[in-house]
Amino acid sequence: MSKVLSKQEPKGTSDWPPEEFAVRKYIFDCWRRVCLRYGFEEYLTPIVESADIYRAKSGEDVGGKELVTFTDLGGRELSIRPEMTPSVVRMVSKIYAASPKPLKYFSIANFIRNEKPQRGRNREFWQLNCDIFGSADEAADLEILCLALDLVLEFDPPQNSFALCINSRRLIDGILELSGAGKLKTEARATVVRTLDKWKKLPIVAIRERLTQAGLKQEAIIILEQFMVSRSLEELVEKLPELKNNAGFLEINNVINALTDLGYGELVEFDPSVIRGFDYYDGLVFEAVDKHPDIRRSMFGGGRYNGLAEIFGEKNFPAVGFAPGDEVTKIFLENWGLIDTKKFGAQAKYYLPLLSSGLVLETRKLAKKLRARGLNIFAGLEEQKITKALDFANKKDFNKFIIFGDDEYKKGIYIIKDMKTGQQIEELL
RNA sequence: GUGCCUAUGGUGUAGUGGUAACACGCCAGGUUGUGGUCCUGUUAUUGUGGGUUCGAUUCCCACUAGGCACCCCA
Repeated sequence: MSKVLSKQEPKGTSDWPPEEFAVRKYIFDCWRRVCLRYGFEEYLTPIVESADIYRAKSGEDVGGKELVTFTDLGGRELSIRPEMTPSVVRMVSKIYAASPKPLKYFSIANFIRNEKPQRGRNREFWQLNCDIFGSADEAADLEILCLALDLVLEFDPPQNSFALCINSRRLIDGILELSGAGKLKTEARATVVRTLDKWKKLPIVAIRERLTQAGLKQEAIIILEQFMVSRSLEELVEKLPELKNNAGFLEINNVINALTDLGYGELVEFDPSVIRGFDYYDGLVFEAVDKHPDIRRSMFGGGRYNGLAEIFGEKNFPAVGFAPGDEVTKIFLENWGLIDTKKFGAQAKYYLPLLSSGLVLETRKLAKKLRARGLNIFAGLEEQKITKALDFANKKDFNKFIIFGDDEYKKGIYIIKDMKTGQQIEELL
């Protein structure tokens, strides 16, 4: 015998047999429905790209050691996409000049990152990417935030199960200036930003140590701390009134007021610790947080990235977007008991068993006729006693059962039986 | 890259230094055209390799695989 192969999926990937696929399909369907409702248009890009486009901006990990690359027949180095943003920006760069603005685009696609898999994270994952190109207006930020909120609300989450935490890179810049950290060299400044990003994860002592190492004085650190512990914009201006005319501050203020007017007030909050790891963000940044007490994890995040198109040699164009992933969304749904199989398959499923071996062809003909009416017909392949057939129909959750055996054939009829009520209706062949 | 945990039929779990038990599932039958119940039968040399031992599924080591946390991120 030849070597027995493993039936295990490659590490970090998952099979989705029908039962599991139904959950993903439910998530994808909700995503697609809400995006279309917002007038967003669906697009897709190739699963591979030149490796360079990730090395340029995706950072050390995503664009480096986590990148899965290979060489094509022409010796070009290609990567399986680890994220959508470079691809969509590349695509939009080609069509931007000739397109009516703004562009509102979304896609649902899979990605590969060579990571160590764990809960909520796989090497292969799917995510929804939503972006608006061509508007630097606050209205675009607002639209993206509403979309992000409605995408979560579409799953009917209970009150207080999630929140959208909002911040602005321009406010971060403001506080860096105020504290004097803005004068640091680019590298030290980046260290400061990265340290602030870790605010909730690291103990305060470690934070202070890192900031000191980056070259900050005691007074500067105190200012940063005052900023980071602010729980609301009101609290922030009270402590640091110098920020009240900062562009980022005003931007957050406007956006939160607008969202409150729109009825999302309970769901949004200012959070100074939301910074986001990607360097290309340069305005609004936000993060949706699962508020489940056991988890309290970030579900997805996004923000404004007006400066990214330059890597394709284009004039920059304004862009704002975000991307929720399938796994984290599924975990959110599980946490709050929102996975209801009743929501999944709406269309009635019919089982048409082969009750007599003499009716192979006739049964196919009947199936063809019913399918032409748009019915969902699972036709039996081998002769089955009616008892067995009913048993099968029960196990597979069919809604309707079609009785078509020798007796019916002779009479020129077939019978549709409702599996729930047991009611039977005769119909002419 | 770092740390920790786990490995027994298809699935989920017991158990023991003397060749494995239970539940569910699957398939077949009881039941030769009307189901979801019930009953019976079938379904495993305990991840791989080595060591200790008269004897290992059990104890030890290595490997492999999987999971969890950190890092990073979705």
